[in-house]
Amino acid sequence: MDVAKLAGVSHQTVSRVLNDHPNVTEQTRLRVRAAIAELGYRPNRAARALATGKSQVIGVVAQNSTLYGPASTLAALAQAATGSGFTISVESVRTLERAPMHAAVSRHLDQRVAGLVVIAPVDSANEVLDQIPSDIPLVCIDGDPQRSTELVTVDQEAGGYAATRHLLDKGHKTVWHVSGPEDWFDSRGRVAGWKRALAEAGAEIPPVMAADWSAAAGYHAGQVIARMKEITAVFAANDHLALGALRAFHEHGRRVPEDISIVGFDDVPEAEFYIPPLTTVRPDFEAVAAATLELLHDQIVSGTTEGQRRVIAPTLITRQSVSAPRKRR
Amino acid sequence: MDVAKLAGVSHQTVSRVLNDHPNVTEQTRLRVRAAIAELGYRPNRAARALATGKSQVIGVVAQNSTLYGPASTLAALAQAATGSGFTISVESVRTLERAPMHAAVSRHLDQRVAGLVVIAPVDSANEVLDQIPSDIPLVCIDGDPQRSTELVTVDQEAGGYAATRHLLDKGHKTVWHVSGPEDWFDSRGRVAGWKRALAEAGAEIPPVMAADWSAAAGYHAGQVIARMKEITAVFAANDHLALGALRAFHEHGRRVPEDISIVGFDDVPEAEFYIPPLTTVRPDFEAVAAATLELLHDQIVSGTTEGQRRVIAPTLITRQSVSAPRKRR
DNA sequence: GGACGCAATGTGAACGCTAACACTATGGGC
DNA sequence: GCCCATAGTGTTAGCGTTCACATTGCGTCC
Repeated sequence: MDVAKLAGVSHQTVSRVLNDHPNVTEQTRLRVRAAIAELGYRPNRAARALATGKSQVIGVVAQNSTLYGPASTLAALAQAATGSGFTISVESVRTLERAPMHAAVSRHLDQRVAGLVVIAPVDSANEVLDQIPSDIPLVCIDGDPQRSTELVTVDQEAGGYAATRHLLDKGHKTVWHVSGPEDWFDSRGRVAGWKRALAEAGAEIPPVMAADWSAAAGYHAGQVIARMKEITAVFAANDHLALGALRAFHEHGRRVPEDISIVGFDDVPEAEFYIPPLTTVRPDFEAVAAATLELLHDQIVSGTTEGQRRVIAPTLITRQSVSAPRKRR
Repeated sequence: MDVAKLAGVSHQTVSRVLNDHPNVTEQTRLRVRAAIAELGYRPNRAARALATGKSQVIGVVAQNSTLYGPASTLAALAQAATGSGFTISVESVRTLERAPMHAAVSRHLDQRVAGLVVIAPVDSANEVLDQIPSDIPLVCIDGDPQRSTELVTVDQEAGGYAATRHLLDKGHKTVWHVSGPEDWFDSRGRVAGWKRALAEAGAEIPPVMAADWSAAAGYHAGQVIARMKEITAVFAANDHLALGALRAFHEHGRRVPEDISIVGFDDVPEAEFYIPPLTTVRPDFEAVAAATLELLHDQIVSGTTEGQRRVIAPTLITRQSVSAPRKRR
């Protein structure tokens, strides 16, 4: 109202200028802009949200974790949002079970968020997606590739394939795999890629060594592997598992890469400084975030769900933890 | 209105029930609760924010980074907020310079956040604090210890002291330090603690080896240190620096801890699986987050700034990267 | 027994914005 | 010269809450 008075127009005209409506003379537009600047006026988002029923906020549901993948995704999302005029509101859940996930989604809906991003890397988290009203723009990150929801994900399968293929190409007879938790889609995708590469090459498919994402699990798996002298190549489902394995190998006197080669996944910033520098697969989290926001934006603008999905290809980063196997005897 | 009609009361009474006002009969309270449940009514936060001028949202300004410290703080904050009925809204800045920080703060104020948390680990970020209107609850994390703002921080100085003292206690003549960036308060605090421990013990104070937080920088510093055979103990300003140094030592054939001892800072989850397992200082990010929210909550409730500060003591975690120095000759 | 205080509830307005419609010029077609 | 379409602007109402004040009913005190 103050701005309107100063500019000598009605409040509605001010609103039109604010929202870039077409039917405003350039002259009045400038007058209003000047008044806005003079008064240092800033629109009240809450009032706008009340009037329109939508805010400029994107709700994110993510697990509270310092796992590199999820944390990086979240950071990239926040950065991308800032650029696009949206604000990220995070509801953090302690576990990915249905109840807490559902509660987090509800809290977001109470805030009348413009859109929702759910990072749902496991089955239980994925199920809540069904319960979300379909009139709200929704994008799922790292969800079930089988689902029809709008989905953005790193191409885990391609990553697993590339890692395994790289080892096979170096001449290894087969490749063992230390996997992430079985209920993670990420794990399963990486396993699938690994299997495909082995099958394609006609290599023997060893049993999967199931672990979680921790260095401790990698260490334990590494101790087992170190004792099996016939193993010359390992694909670890992430860098921290690889780190743990690296230490186990070290303690057992198995040199990397001379005696055994290993490839990780994630390319954490310090992977280059493991002993030895780790060959790994680098997902592009910025691309994931950008694609997510783009899909969300399309839905917000068009108001429709298009069932689109984006799969972001990762890159193999070769360093010194891989070499050709030694000729035996 | 619907709830009020169903319960046979006025909308205002519904509001009172929602806000736990004292002057409502237990009987009406139950009736309203029942109506709420039956209709599946959920309050509209935007309307509430408009009416009260405050939302239940806490704005966080943080740098977009995957550095372990800031990322962990953010995660802990999100978790703590969820428990206390607040929502965390994150504005991510690419750099900690004044302009972007200021813009991020402004965006938060537009949203009428109930309180503001600024993670301001460097000078430039700290300066924007002065420009924030004093009527909004504000807590600064990792800010300038000299300032009077409400501040929560890890006791960097104590951590640096503990790390250094631990090495001296083992019998090392002195301790070298690979520090973080000079403009970070964290770095300066750790340096100060290191110096105090040395001074107290009457040990020689070597020049600070300035680096950033990266493993690469640690590696470079490590190469220099490895060549100086008289160095037997190093305190690295974080675990990733230590990791880089560890590799440099390895490449130069300097064994850890036999030839040289090293202590890190942060206790990243995988530090236990470095080669060798790293002795380090563990900050308590959950405690930081909890203290931050508590301070913020006090301000929101009381409406006053009390100039309080909380300094969270870190813990020394001893592992195998430290031992007594070898007797020379 | 009447005045008073307080607990419980209701009423109307306000928060700052946008949606929907109403109005006023202006210009073009016949 | 009249009508109509349209661009530009104004007016009114409503979004869902809370606030400030008004009202009612009941118990207490002298």
